[in-house]
Amino acid sequence: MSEQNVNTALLRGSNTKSKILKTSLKLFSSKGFKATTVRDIAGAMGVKQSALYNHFKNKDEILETLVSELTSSAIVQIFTDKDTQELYKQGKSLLMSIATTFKLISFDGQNEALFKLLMQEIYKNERIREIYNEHFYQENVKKLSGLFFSMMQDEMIESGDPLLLANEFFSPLFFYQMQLSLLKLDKKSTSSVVSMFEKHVDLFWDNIKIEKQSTLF
Amino acid sequence: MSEQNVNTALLRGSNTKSKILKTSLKLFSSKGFKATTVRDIAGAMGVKQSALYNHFKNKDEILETLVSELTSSAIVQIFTDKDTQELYKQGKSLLMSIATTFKLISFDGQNEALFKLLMQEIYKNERIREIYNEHFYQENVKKLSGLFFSMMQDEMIESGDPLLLANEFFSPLFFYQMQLSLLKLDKKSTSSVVSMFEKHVDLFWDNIKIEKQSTLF
DNA sequence: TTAATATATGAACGTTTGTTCATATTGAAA
DNA sequence: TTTCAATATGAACAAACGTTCATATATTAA
Repeated sequence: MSEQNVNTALLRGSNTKSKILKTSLKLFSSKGFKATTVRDIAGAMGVKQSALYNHFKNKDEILETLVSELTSSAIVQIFTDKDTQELYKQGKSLLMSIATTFKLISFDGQNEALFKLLMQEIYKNERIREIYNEHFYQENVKKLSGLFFSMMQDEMIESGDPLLLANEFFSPLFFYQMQLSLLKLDKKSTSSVVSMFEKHVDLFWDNIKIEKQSTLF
Repeated sequence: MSEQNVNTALLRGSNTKSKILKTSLKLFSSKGFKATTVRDIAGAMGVKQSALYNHFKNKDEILETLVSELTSSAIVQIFTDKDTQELYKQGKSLLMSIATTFKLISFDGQNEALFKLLMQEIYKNERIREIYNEHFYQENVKKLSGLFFSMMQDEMIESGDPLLLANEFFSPLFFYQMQLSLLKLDKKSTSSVVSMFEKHVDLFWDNIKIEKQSTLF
């Protein structure tokens, strides 16, 4: 009994709380944090502004909570579902699956909003910068470096600077993701950019791979 | 006489006007447009807020003027000083000079501020998005495509999709430029990113160039 | 049921904001 | 010097803002 009650209470309670977060994320990511008013948020969920203060101390705390969610979002967890050790043996198909993960972020509403929030507030919010840098950039580039290093040792790809390769693989994906989110804003066609994710992997792999059989000569 | 008077009058008049623009750009690029108040701008130049309204209709007009400057800024004019026709024959050194131009943007205060302003407002301001897309992205990628196409015909580089190459050359440069501006915000060391511009060109050229003399076999 | 708790409301608050305007000051032209 | 246009000032404004709080309502526990 008490268990169930606690659960329903939690569910009911956190429903409005999560609704605030959901609505705020939508508004913050399209108008920016500063330009979004507490009245905007309350209005969008059909509630009076004062109601929000039963769930959050103030407007900043809403943003802080959303930013905390960033750490556990798909944006930051590109490698999470993957075992890092023997992963490199998949070669190109692994790179392709990473690129696809990147691409899909732009097509999930929640993640797209988080990405836009990140892009808009990264110059103003030191915490966002820290999460972006450590969890999104550094961590992924480090793991990519490890993959490329293993591939080099296994003579799957040409030897070289793994960290450079990681950056060169990562940066176009990031750029195409940003391009996607910008095109969607103006409701322009995204097809040309969407195809770039795969083309990037194709070209990248062709440039680094070591051919198994020697040709002609 | 009258000429000189007009000049001095213009200089004096536009001195305060350009001082407003200069101060506003500095503040907009660090706090964002919305978070910067008219009092902030006036205070930073040692003047009362009402004085600004002799030079600009309102706060938005200040931003609009700055945005207009974007079109003629170095950010957008990477190819301007270069003749596009016979340019491709320079090969790698041309790519290197483009990369250097990119890099130097981050080390010029005015251009760095414009870049930060662009990044912060691009999701909110449709005009900025348009300038970014048409003048910064599309125009540069189109010119790069032309270069790579010519290089392919001249058998300097492997044949392939010129537009893909252009995007793959452009996107890391953009990304590294963004990384630079973020690192500078937190006064972190930029040396590792600074070296990426050249490494990118080296690797990129190695991957596409056609060797003049055939080796060994 | 009753008591206790959580959540929503309406009204109000003190600030901050962008902007206006009558007036004062300045600098150039005559 | 006087005249006139350009610019700066101080004060004020209405609107928008984040936040508070006493009160009302709804939900859960006993």
